[in-house]
Amino acid sequence: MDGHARRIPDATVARLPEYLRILVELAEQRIGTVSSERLAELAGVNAAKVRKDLSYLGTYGTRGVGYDVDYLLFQMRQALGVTQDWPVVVVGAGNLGRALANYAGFSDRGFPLAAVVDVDDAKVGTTVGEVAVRPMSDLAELVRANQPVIGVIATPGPVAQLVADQLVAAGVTAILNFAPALVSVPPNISLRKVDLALELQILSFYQSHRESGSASRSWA
Amino acid sequence: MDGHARRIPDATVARLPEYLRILVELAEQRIGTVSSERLAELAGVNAAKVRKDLSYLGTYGTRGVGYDVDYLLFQMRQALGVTQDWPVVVVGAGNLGRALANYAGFSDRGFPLAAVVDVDDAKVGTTVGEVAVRPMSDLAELVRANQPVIGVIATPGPVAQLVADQLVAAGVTAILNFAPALVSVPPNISLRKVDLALELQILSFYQSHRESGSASRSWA
DNA sequence: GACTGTGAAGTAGTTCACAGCT
DNA sequence: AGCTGTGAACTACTTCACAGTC
Repeated sequence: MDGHARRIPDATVARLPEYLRILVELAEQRIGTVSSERLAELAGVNAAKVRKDLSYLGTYGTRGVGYDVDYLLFQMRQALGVTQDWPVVVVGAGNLGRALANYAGFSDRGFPLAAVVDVDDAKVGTTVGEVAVRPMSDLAELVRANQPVIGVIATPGPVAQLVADQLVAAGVTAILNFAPALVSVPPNISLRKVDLALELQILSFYQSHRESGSASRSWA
Repeated sequence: MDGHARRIPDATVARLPEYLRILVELAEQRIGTVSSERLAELAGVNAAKVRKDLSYLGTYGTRGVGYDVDYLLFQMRQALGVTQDWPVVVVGAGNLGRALANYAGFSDRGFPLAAVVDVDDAKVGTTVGEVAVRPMSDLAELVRANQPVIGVIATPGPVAQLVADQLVAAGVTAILNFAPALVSVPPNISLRKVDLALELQILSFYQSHRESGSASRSWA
């Protein structure tokens, strides 16, 4: 609420969840303080980048000492907006949709599965990861009941735009698209894409061109 | 083989698979020629970027006309190294591993599933997406038999580094890591990471901060 | 002495704008 | 006239290096 209103670069935002994951681990190990050097090592980046990234959130370190793990963890959660859970609605109960619905890594990290919906009547009613598959017509109701919701598109590419439109119409403001297709949404709806085959193709490129140096991006 | 030896920026490499997907669609629709403008629209970027990206691959366009779809498609496949299939070995037969193994989008786009391996004897022998789960001890043999192979890590975070080491020892030179953990590999091994929860957290950030403008990165 | 926070310098990526070919 | 290919200008991001604080 009081937060620094400094604009945070996209590149920094993309790294914050990684820092969050590390801070959670450090806190579990009862480590009270961490230096930018150590955080950098754990995140696979350099210390200057860590300090600059964290400085966008505020002045949370102590010179000569480092960062208090619990305090930084709190601030990081605050910055990321993950102080409360964000329920997830998965659209598409095919292989990918069922997998995502079953994937414990979501609920564990604050994104509990609220529902799975599918257009296919044959799939409606079957159970997937603790919940029953519901028809698309229930979407608006499900979103209303769980707001704020993140919509996950796990359908074939050709219907992805249609599904995105329905999600937006139902009141979803954040969408993660796993379908291999371009989806466009109104501004102020947040959208990210994960395309698994695309990642493999990028690997293929670097393998095909690995003569010299920069084949592997050392992060990850 | 003859290819331009111009160094291709990482940002460009990351967009090439998207262009590839679009070119495949255009070719299926029997569209013979495409302009940078049209390609840009389909990829959700601007035309200058498309032209610059394609210019790194070579001079494949015709001024006043545009790009020949089939020819550009051929060159794009060449550049990405996806003229032959790349078999994939999935490590981890949990929810995520099984999902990835079943995901048709892989085989469809030139990454057939070669094998699934797991440490858990209870899972070994069960069938997942056309193949039987094999023990970790078979890894080296499986890799040898299918070279070149892409290794996919679909295990819990804490064992990801161990698995990566085993993949590298087995002769895998490209790894896609789905485990929420930092993995490091020797240089000249290509490594990419996909962390599903991390993507949701990035969405959470932009939702929490959506007052003005750039909440959604319009790509995707 | 140790470590953060940050201007300044350096590097990578994007967009402009137009010359050059068809 | 239409559309590519690309230097040049611009913007974003990273890294350096050091003043400031504990």
